[in-house]
Amino acid sequence: MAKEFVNEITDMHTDFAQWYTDVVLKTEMVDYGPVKGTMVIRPYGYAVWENIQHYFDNEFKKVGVQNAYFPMFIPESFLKREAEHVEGFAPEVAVVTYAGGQDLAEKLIVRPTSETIICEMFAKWVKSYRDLPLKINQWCNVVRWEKTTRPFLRTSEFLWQEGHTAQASMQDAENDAQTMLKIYEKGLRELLAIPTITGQKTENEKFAGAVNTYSLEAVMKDGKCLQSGTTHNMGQNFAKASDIKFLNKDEKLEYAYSSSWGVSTRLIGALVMVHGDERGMRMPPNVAPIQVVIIPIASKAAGVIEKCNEVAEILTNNGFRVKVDNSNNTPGWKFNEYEMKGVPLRLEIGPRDIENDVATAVRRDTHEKTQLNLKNIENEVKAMLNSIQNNMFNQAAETLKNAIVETDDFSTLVNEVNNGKVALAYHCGNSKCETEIKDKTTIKTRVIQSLDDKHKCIYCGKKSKYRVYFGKQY
RNA sequence: CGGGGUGUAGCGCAGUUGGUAGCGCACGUGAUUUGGGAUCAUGGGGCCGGGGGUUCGAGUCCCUUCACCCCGACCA
Repeated sequence: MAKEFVNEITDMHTDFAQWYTDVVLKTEMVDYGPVKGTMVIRPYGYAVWENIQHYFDNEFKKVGVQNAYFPMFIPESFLKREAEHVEGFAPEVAVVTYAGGQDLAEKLIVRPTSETIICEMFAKWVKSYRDLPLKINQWCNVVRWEKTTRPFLRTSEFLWQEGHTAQASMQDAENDAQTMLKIYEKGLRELLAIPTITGQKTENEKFAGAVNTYSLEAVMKDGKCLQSGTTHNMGQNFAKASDIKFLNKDEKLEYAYSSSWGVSTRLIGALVMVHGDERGMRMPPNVAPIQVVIIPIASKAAGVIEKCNEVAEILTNNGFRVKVDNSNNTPGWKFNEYEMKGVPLRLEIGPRDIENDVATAVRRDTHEKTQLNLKNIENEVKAMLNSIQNNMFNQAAETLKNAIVETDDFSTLVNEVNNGKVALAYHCGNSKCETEIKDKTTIKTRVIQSLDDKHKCIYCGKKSKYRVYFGKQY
């Protein structure tokens, strides 16, 4: 026990950033790619992503979204069609200038997001109000050449889904943005057990080219916010830039209204920083690649392996993701290994258990040890995984609640935010005022909590416009 | 883009006044083990980040370059 292990994880309270890096690498979710800022998503991490994909893909289809795929190369001129858009993305775009053995006549950008190319195609497809709404999603990679990078949180290339809709009215586009926001919020809650601060972005913080941007802000264990999903109502901005016109019911030519929305592999980073602890990762059961790990004890004793496999088969047949670790490592090594990897439930099966027809169960969230009846193992496991999922959400919700500080005093706001809190305060809504706060303190608004004109701005003292969350971000 | 740090075996590191590279873990094989990171035996593994110098001789000294990590700033 006093022995030191090479694979020890950095203490999360001493150095949260290093702890994060240790966890994502040592759980084998990710590795660094050979090109700066790139990551290799390893099977254990990719399995998390597949579970996320599966959940959201299903939800999108329920509201009439269809999957499609658009090219990753976009003519450079497309990006320039929307003034704010190009300003927002140009600095981080990767450009192909040479291909097929020669310089290209028109440079190609590698998509940082696909509004421009998708709207280009929408313009071809939409002629009449009868062609609307158009609801398209694609699962793909995007490239943003960031200067500083961290696995999952910010990488030069990452995986995401981007949904794009075209609608016949501003209200319909707005509804799409809000509907998708609710789907994301539900998914984070039900699948990832992550509670969020959800709402509209301020003018300063909205997406380049959007009319309204909505965001889900998850609060990490160090108090920093992570934008974990966004939805945008683009109004007619992109339709005008890409010439998406349709004949409306009154036989008048009109520009369409569009929306876009996305979540990325960044969610895996959120998962780690919301649920991880000093032993490593804690996977919420609903998204865990392995929900139950079965550890044989004295595996050479008569019947032990057979019993482990039998239990695994029952659980697998009941839809659980199960692994039996019959490797030659000692049980103690395995306990630590799977705790580090965050497997929600461990079953130990040895001669003593078999004698009593039980499995010794240890849950990852509380470390509580109990005996589960093997005769009813599928229901016992089901109940326990549900309990773990709920408990993890409740713990995260409690952390979020405790992270939020309401204040009317600016220096208190700065102190609290610098101390790992998220502050809720009134603001005038003036762009310059908000920028000044950011420049002075590096603290930015996260999302608007509610409209309010009955108070004073925490910074300039003028009449408030809304109550808004302030925080530091990843 | 600023500040800091690190490059030696898969990982973590040591390497003295310059003398031709070592430790722990991991890995292969055999055995004994198994209820919180096992033990013994034995074996394999190195362009000491790259380039250029100084020197009889460079992991070590000098110059240069590249890569990666961390903290800021900026952005998802």
